[in-house]
Amino acid sequence: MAATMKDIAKMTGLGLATISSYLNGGNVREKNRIKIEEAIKELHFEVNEVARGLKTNKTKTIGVIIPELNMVFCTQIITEVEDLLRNRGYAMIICDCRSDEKREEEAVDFLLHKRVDGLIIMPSGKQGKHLEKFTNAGKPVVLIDRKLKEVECDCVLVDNEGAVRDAVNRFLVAGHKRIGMIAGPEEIYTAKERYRGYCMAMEEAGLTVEDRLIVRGDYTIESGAAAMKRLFSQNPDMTAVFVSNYEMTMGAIIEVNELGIEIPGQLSFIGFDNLEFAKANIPKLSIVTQPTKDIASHVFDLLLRRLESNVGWEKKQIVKLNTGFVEGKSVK
Amino acid sequence: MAATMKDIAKMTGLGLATISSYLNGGNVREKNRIKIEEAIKELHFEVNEVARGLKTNKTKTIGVIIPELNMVFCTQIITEVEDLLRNRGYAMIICDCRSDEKREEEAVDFLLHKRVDGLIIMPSGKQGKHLEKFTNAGKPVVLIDRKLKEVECDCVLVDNEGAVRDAVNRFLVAGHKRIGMIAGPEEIYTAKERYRGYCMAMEEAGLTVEDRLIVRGDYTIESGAAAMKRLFSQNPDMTAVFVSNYEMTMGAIIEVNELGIEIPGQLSFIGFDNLEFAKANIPKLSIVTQPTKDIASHVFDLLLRRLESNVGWEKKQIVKLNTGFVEGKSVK
DNA sequence: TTGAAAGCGCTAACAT
DNA sequence: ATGTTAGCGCTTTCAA
Repeated sequence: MAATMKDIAKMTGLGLATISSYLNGGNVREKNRIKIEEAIKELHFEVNEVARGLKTNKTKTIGVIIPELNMVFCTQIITEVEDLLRNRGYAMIICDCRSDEKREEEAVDFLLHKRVDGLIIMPSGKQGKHLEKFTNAGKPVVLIDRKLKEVECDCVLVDNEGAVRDAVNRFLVAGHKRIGMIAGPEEIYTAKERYRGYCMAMEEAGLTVEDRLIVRGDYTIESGAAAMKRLFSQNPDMTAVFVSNYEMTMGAIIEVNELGIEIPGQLSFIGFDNLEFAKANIPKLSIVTQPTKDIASHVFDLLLRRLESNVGWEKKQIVKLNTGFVEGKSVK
Repeated sequence: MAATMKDIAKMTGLGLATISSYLNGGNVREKNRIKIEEAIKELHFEVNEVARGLKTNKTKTIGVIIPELNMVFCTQIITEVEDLLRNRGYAMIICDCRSDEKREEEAVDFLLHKRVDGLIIMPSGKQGKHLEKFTNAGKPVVLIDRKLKEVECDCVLVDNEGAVRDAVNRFLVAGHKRIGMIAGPEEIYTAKERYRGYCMAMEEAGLTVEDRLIVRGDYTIESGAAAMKRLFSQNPDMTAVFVSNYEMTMGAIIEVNELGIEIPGQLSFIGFDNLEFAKANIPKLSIVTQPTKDIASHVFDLLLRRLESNVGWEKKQIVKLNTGFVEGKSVK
């Protein structure tokens, strides 16, 4: 059986409060400090976080809800966040909600039930009503990547609009006019922003945005392939295509491969995320990249601030980060 | 403030024990059952798992330690396991140890400290001594993918040897003789097995295994690229290469791209894992695939069995699953 | 079947 | 600075 504070108290002849005080960084007489430390070592004592949690109403555990653990963008962020949190003694409970709003709600309830201290979420739907259960309980929520209108909480975004506007501009500068786009689901924040970036670039160049050149996928590989197929067949005159997330980029490339399209001779191509994949392709793909490490560290900072400083009342913050661009050989 | 059992007791006029009994599936008089259920609904009562955990010494939480959250093979398994666990009310705390043995040990201590009920681990080192802390505490451990000698616990593996033997055989049947291999780190179980598979196939064909045809990587993309480079430069006569995990497959392809090698004309190629990547490549790659879903469900079954049936004493089980093979156009 | 009461291991208020 | 004590919300004897 594991040793408890009581055992330490008995062994040192001190009171419980002294031990507790020692454990929580309080002042203890030098002599006693040594005695306590010896006892702790001898008995292999370790604070029982469960008992402490019952008393303090804190579990030192953070819930994380993401659309898919299988999306590279998600795991890249999660890995970093996990590292940061664990260094601070926080455990991370992950819930993969398979891009499903209903599952997302279930996850929220589950995490609330597990009494996590805070929530990090990349929302799957456009609705954020269920997140109020957290904020109402006084527990901080940090949104990643996707903003939600109704919810007032900290949030870390990237400049999606600017990223795509810039990418499409590169096509325009290279002389392209009929530029296709594989966009994401209408209801998702990033998809809306990226679509807007496309429109801005086109309009600034004096071109009209044509519906036939836009096909929506749902951010999965399969949908990327399907979108590429459709785009290609309904636009024989299209000379360039922009794909707006990694999974669909991969899907589009699979389809390009399937159709025997030659990049960039026949079609210029700009994708999204995952530098490695871009490099593995022949020819190397030009892509928009996202600062996943930066995102993670901002998420962590925002969350910890709410958790460990007294800033619950402070105005919610929105952090917006810049994307990058890596030039390949896929644009002519 | 959240309602407690006491509130329910007060509201219904019943004793605490009755409420507890009801909550834990005990027998309660019909009349009282209804009263309790009404009170629960009215007060939005929810059991406090932390308090329950203190009493029962169970947290309904499972620790998961993996080498890299960024390895597709890992996340594919984790996603499934998470789903299964959560359906059963278990939370999953993930620790990414960056393929580092030291970090792995820290993670073990961390999870023990968090008092998880069990552990799922894909070990990064060859040593498993630190896992005894778990088994000694009577907490079940399930190993994924990599066996450890000193540790006695359930484990789910795939037939690595057979998989590679079969893959190399395909090269042999196609007439190849000088077949390169990008192997994994010597100390890792799967790497050893896969290497052995290579050797078996070669020897069965009456060929000798030549050192110059084997280069080891560490299962990362970069090491895959470096290994490919070395393999190619030191073996001008090599006609085929087998790569033994996904990340190195991607790395090797990046380098193939860099060097301008033509597959399969100049070099035949068989990779590992990630069907999507294999399909996105030109030409489509032939690959060995692993049954990640099956692995996950076996892991779950083994763990839950130890957790919820009284089988702590039962002999440890080893499950070995078969791999698959998907034919592409990368072998000539 | 139900109730009363003890206690899981800790923190925090209060007293010394 | 340290000890005493009362809970945190639950489960679990033991009696009734």
